[in-house]
Amino acid sequence: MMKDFESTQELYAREVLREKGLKSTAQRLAVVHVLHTSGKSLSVGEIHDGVKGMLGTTGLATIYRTLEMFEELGIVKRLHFPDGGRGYAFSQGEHVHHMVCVDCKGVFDFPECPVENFDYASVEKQGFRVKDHFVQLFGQCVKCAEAA
Amino acid sequence: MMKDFESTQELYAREVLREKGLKSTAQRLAVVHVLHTSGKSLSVGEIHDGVKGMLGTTGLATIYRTLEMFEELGIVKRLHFPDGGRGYAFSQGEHVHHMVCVDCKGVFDFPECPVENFDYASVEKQGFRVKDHFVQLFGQCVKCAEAA
DNA sequence: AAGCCAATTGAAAATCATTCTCATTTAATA
DNA sequence: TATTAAATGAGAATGATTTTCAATTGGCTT
Repeated sequence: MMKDFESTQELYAREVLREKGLKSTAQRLAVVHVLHTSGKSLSVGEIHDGVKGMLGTTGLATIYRTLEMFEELGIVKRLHFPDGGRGYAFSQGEHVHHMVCVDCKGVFDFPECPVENFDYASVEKQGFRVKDHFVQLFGQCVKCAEAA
Repeated sequence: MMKDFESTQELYAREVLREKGLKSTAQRLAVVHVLHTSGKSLSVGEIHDGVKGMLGTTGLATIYRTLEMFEELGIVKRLHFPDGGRGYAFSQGEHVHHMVCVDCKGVFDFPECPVENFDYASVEKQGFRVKDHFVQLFGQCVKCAEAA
């Protein structure tokens, strides 16, 4: 499966997959396409719908498998919504955080890491070794703020 | 339902409930008890088990209802684990963040907010209005680090 | 370009988590 | 203690996620 034109995002995913000896299937590339062109975070169901729109029939299990794998590979980032739902957003492995619009569920990146220069003194005092962190902002995007 | 001795956490919960005109049922206080004595974050199932241990039979739906309500009241804080599971930890409404030990799933608080003094310039440039944030650290607690 | 083979997929079943319904019980107040 | 709205329990219903396994396919090799 090789199209004439592929987005840099798809080429990136293809490259990561190849490095790991994993196959660049139509389904996997479609997930990348759907996710990065949407510009929003999408639920598993929305991704499934998008992929079906591109490829016709596609199993839901494949979407789950792909997203789980992509998360490990850093191709995708999982988000948590206040209501407990999960969403996925495209990511190229860079260290970015996300702002989520609580109205339209749009996802916007911001490259600064609020935790980066954080003084871990009180944390380390407790002997805790920080290995990773999850930061996510909730609020309103421009469009939704204007519409309100 | 009124015991001779109640923890300050239970009294706190009782107070919050009363202010809102909600009932302090045995089930609700048991949830508080289980949660704050565990010193860890617990899954819904673990909380259910703990409450059943105290009260005998208790419906799982009640646990769900209670946790949802407690989250709104700030009595409890929902956590997200990397694997997508949810956990709950006792909270007294203060603005604290949590560190989660990826081994034992223990939850430890830290009062400083890494996002508090964060410069939102790049975020605001995009017109995004921040209303809330979710910050959580992952790592290893002292005990698990020593055990490893 | 064709063949091989492990990796991947689709479909359905199985499992697990969460919510809903409604008859019964209970906490708070008078 | 009687009243009543709020809360609960039990199980059914729903929804999300995972598993299973036979069929398919991508990435080599020839």
